Amino acid sequence: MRDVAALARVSVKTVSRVVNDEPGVKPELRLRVQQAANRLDYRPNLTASNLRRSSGRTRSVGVLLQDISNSFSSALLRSLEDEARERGVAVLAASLDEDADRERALVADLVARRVDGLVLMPASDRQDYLGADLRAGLPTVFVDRAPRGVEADAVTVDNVNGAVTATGHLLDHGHTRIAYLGDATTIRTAADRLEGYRRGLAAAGVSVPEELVVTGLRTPDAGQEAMARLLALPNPPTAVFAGRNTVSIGVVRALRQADCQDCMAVVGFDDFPLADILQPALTVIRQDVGRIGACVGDLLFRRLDGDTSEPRHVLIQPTLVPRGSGELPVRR
Amino acid sequence: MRDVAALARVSVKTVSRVVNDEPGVKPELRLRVQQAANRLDYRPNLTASNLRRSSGRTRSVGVLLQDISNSFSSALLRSLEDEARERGVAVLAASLDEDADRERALVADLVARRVDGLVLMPASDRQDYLGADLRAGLPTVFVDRAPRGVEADAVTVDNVNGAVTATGHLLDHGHTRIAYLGDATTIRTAADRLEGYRRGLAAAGVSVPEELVVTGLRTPDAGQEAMARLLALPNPPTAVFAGRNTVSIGVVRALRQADCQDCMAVVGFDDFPLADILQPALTVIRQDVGRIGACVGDLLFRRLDGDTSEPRHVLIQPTLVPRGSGELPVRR
DNA sequence: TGCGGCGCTGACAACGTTGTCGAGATCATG
DNA sequence: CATGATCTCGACAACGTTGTCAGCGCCGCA
Repeated sequence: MRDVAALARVSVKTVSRVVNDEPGVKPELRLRVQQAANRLDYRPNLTASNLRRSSGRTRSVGVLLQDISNSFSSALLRSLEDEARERGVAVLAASLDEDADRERALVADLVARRVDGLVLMPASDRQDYLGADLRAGLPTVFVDRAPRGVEADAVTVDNVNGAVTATGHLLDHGHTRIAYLGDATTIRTAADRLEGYRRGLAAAGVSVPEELVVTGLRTPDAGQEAMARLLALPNPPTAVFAGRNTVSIGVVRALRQADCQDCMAVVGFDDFPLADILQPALTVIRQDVGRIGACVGDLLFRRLDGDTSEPRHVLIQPTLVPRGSGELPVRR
Repeated sequence: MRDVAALARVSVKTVSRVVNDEPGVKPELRLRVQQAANRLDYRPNLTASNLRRSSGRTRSVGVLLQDISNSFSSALLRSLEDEARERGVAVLAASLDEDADRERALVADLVARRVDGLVLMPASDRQDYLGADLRAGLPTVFVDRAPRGVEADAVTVDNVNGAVTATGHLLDHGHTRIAYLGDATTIRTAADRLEGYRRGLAAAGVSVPEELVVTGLRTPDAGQEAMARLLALPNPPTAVFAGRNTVSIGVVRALRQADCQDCMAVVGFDDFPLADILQPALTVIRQDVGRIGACVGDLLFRRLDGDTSEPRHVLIQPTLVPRGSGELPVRR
């Protein structure tokens, strides 16, 4: 900027005025400055600008999700990115992989980078460590999992209810030996889905077949293996409730390998691309990602615009999307 | 920082030394400073730090892909993010949606934010606008599409060859009426795939059935509609080469709707999750995302570490993954 | 002609941090 | 005890930018 000022024979302040399109500069000078800036390939330094500017805003937000390559997370990220771009806000994104230490480290990094806001799908049990930053006014929206130990905006899905619906749907089609395959119960959403499964069975007076409950599954491979083991039981289930999209995929693979797609009813939690063109098409409990993303963006940017009202908690009801796999009858 | 210094009764410089773990501070003072920092919830300001630091590094990189929610882009982003995190580098991500203006605007923004490096899947025809920044030493790696008008590192896939392979595979199974469904030919990769399709047919002495060539398809819906139209022709194709993953999905949907999965051979460009459990499983030309990501990361971080050698261009050969849909015989 | 006001410009300080350098204290050595 | 080396610490400037304010010239008006 100094060089530009020198070349245009003006002060740095005038250059600043020109690059920021501020009024009060003679057209002739403005032109001279622009030409000088062009000649020198001048590039404004936003970080310095942010430092000096009164607002202290960096026009950037941090988004911490579990796994950016998962279809749910990437759709969410995309939806936030679109809202951010409209407002000229950049998005810093990272994956947590259910690692609480990584979560703390990344949050600290984002805070040090002075992001204007934070979207967090927490991996940690409690987020007390965020207390000071929240009190200091860091706009933060929790997504998919509610905050614990601190108060903040949140957009979550009614996992218990969704799982009750899924289980009830299978019960309605005559199944009683219903397996549950899901992630580790240390993860709140997974625990809630398992809870919903238990409640659904209990409501129908069916006792939980504990040998058909498998947790700790994260990847398609783990889901596939678990499903294969269930198929090999002397008295296998007639239906499966898969607790998350990656597990559903593993289940479908295992059934296909055993040539058993039509002998086992399946309902999955989480919709995903192509679930509708599997054969049979997969019945799922859908969390409307678009709506979740819109809610999160809305809450976040409202805070950025200065809203300091009480933290809000939006609970989104997932919906059953019957496609075929969940409507299969009991077969032996 | 001033406040911490005051509370600990030391100079700001000493606080700086403590928070940066620099040697030469008495343990007693160090402790006092740490306690003061804790009491005041002090958070270092990385942007100010970057500004002052000699290196001028922001420890951040920009990643501009076409659509972060597409499985190919999100897998790529994830792989880059992992490499970046290992090095304590943050990732700024955004989607271009084939919009050249947006590309220029976002690049300008990232440059203003002083990212240390850039990964770009360009939407624009030429990237001359990047010349000044490249000359100024901005490490930049092009991915999926080679740079035009400037010289820079690039990791691309041999699209022509992949398409020749796909077409040849269908020819080998007896097909001659092979349709091509792909994206707009203004997109280089799409043009290359169409070119490969033409060459594959020519090599076998088969003339191109122009009425079966459809371009300008971007979404699954567009692909589905185009496929449906082809099915309604008096003399429909017996095989389809789908030029990208979203189009493949549309094609499969249309075939399924017409209950024609087994009467039409399909090869898709791009692998995607679940392609293997469709029925029939989808034969694809696979671009190894993991390898692409690793190459890009390798090139980028080597530049960040000071490598100033000539720009390198890595050409990755895609591979045919036969799964069933591409091996179907001619049926009428 | 004098004066207030407005349009334009630049000097200066400040944002939060770190590199440089020098001052004082402490220590080992002869 | 003197000397020099080392260790610890702080004052100051600087990174690239913008907010503040003052100054200059010019215009219109009484």
